[in-house]
Amino acid sequence: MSETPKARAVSIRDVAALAGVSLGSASRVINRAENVTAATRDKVERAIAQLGYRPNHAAQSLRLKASRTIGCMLTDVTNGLYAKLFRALEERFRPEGYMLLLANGLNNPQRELDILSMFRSRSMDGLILAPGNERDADVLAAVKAQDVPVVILDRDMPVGKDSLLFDHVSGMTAAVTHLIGQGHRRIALVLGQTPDTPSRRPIRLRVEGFRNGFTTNGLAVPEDLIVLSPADTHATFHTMSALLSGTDAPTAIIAQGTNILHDCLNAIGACGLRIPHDVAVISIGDPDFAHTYMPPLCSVRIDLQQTAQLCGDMLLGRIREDLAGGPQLVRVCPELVLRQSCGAV
Amino acid sequence: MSETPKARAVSIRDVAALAGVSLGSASRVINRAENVTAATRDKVERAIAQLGYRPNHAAQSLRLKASRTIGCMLTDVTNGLYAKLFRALEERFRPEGYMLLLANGLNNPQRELDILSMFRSRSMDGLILAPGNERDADVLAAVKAQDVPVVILDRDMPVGKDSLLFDHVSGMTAAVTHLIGQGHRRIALVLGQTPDTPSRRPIRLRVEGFRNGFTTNGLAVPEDLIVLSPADTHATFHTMSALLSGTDAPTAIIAQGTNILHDCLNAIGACGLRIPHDVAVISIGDPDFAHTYMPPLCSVRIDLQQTAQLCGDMLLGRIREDLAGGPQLVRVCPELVLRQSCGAV
DNA sequence: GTGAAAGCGCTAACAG
DNA sequence: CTGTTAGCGCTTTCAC
Repeated sequence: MSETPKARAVSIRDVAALAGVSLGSASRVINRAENVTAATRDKVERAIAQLGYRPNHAAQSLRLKASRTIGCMLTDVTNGLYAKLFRALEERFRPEGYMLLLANGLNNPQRELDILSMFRSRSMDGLILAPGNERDADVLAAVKAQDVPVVILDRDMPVGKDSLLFDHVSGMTAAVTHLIGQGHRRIALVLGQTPDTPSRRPIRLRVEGFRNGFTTNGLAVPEDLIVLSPADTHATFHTMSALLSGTDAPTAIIAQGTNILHDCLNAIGACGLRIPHDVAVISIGDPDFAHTYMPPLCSVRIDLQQTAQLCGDMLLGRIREDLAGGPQLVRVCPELVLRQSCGAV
Repeated sequence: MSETPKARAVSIRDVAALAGVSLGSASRVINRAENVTAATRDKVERAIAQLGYRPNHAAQSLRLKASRTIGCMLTDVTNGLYAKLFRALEERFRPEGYMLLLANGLNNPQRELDILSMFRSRSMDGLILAPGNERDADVLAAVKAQDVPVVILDRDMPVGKDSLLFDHVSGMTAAVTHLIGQGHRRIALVLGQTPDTPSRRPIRLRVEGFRNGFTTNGLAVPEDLIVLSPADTHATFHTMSALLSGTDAPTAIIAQGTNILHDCLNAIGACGLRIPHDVAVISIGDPDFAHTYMPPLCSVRIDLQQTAQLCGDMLLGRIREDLAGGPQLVRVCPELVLRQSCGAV
C-alpha cells in the first residue's frame, strides 16, 4: 500500500523544528523572501527535502485569501471546441501556478446556478464563464453577484464583467463573401437547434453575419436556406437530402458543429454529389478531421491559443490588480481557413 | 460593476452576530447538527439568507482536512473519450458535493509529475489518474507517494492503488470473433502510434485481444495487418490505401481512435470500396458520428456511466472509509455495438 | 441546548 | 536577520 497511510502530514512546524529555526524563518524561506541568511535557507531547504514537505494549500488560501484556482464553467467539454479551449486555458494558467476547476453547465440554468454557487463559496481567484443561458435572469444575477474577477466567454451578458467575444459576424460574412466570390448564390446555412436558439449569441450572430454577407454584396438573402435543426438526430440529414435533391438546390453549404457537419456530408454523399464540384462546403469550427477529410474542408476557425492568452491577460490583470477600470471587452476574429471543399485553393 | 467590490466577505461571525447567537450555534445550524432549538435554527437561517452567507471553503478545508475536491489527471480532454469520461465523473461526483480539478497529462512525464505535486499540496480528497506514462519510474513513485485515495484508470501501475481497468482484450476478441464469424480472415488492426506505444496498456491489450481472437478460433494471426501509425499525419491514410489496393487486401478493418478511423474511412473511399460490402469496419471507441455515419459504424464501446459509477464507489468508499483492505481492482468490459458497417444487422 | 475557547497550517507584522 | 505572535474562518470539544 502507500507509504505513510495515516501519519499526520508534515507541517511547516516540523520543518522549522528539524531545521532548528523558527516557524517564521521557515515560512520566509518557503516564500523566497529576501531577508534570510544563506545558512538558514540551507538548513530549511534541507529539512524540506528530507521531510518531503509541501505547504498546506487550504491554510495558505485561508491566510492569503487566494486559492490559485480558476473556476471554469463551460457549456460542455464533450464539444471539441470547449475541450480545446480548456486545454488552451490550462496552458495559459498553469505556468502562472493556477489550476482549473472545470464544470459543465450543460445549458441547464439550475445546474449553472449550483456551479456558480459552489465557485462562490470556494473562493476562486477568478472565473471563466460560458453559460448556456445568456438570458436567464437568475444566472445573470448570479454572475453579476460574483465578487471575484470574471471573464465571460462569447456570451452577451449585461452584468458589468470583462468579456471576450468571438466576432461571429465577421467570420460568417467572410465565409459567405468568399462563396459569393466563387459564384455561389444559393448558399445554405445549417445551424444546431436548441430550445432557446434565438437567444444564443453565437447562433444569433452567425445568422446576422450570413445575411450581412449577402446584403453587403448587394444580393438578396436566401432565407429559405437558413436551416435550424436539432444536432442529435438525423433531422439534419433528411432536411439536407431533401434540399439538395430538390429544385433550386444550394450549391454551397455552411455547416456549424461537428454533428451537423457530418449529417451534411452524409446527405451530400447520399445524393451522389461531389465536393466541391457539385456543392461547396465550409465548416464553422475546425474539428481535427476537417483537414484530413477528402477533400479537406474549408473552415472558419477560432484561434484558441490567442483566446486563452487574452482571457488570461484580462483575468490575471484583474486578480493582480494591474488592470483597473470598468469592464473590458475584447474581440477575437475567427479566420477563414481555405481548403479544397470551398472550391478555392 | 459588481455589487460589493471589496467589502470583506461575510463570515460566520457576522451571521452569529445578526442572529444574536454564539458562533458555535451558528456553526451547528449550518452543519445541520441535531442539538439546536427550532428558534435558534430559525434566527440563524434568517441571518444567513439576509447576509447571503456562504461558508468559506478554505477555512472548512483547513479545519476538516477535506476539500470536497477530486483531482483528475487525464491524458487529454481533447480526446472525446476522456471528455465523455470527465462528464460522467462529474455526474457521479457532483451530487455528492465534490468538484473536479482537471489537468491534462499529455503523455509528458514532467508535466504529470508537476500535476501530481500540485494535487498533493492541494489536499485533494481523492485522485483519479490516467497518466500517459505507465512505466516512468518517477511518475510511478509520485503516484505511489500520494497519501489520499487514488483510483488508477485503465493503466497498469504497480503502485498498490485501487484501479479500474478496461478489459480491452475481451473487447477486441469479441470484435475479431464477430468478424471471423462473418467469414473474414484478412482483418486489419490499425492503432495509433506514439513513442512508447508498446508499453501502453490499452494498445498492448488490444493487440493481445486481436491475436487472441484468431488463435481461439484456430486461425493464424495476420501479423502483417497489424498497423501502428501516427495519428496526427496522413500516414494512416497512405498505409491503408496501399494495403487495400494491394494483393491479399484486408476485408475488414478495426480502427482505433477518431483520427485513425477517419483516415481509414478516407482510404476506403479513395479506393472506391464500399462498406460493408467490400470491407467491414469496426471502430474501437464510439464517437458520436459512428452511429450517424453512412452506413452506421459498428463499434466497441465502453460504458462510461458505469465506469464513473464504479470509480466513484471505490474512491468515495475510501474517502469515507467504508471501504477498507488492500487495493481493489475493478474491470469494465467494453461492449460490441453491432451496426451495419460490420455486415451484421 | 448553548457559549467560550482551542486550534487546523499558514503568513505577516512586530520586536528584538 | 530571526523569533514570537496574532489571526484568517471554521468546527468541535468542553463546561455550563
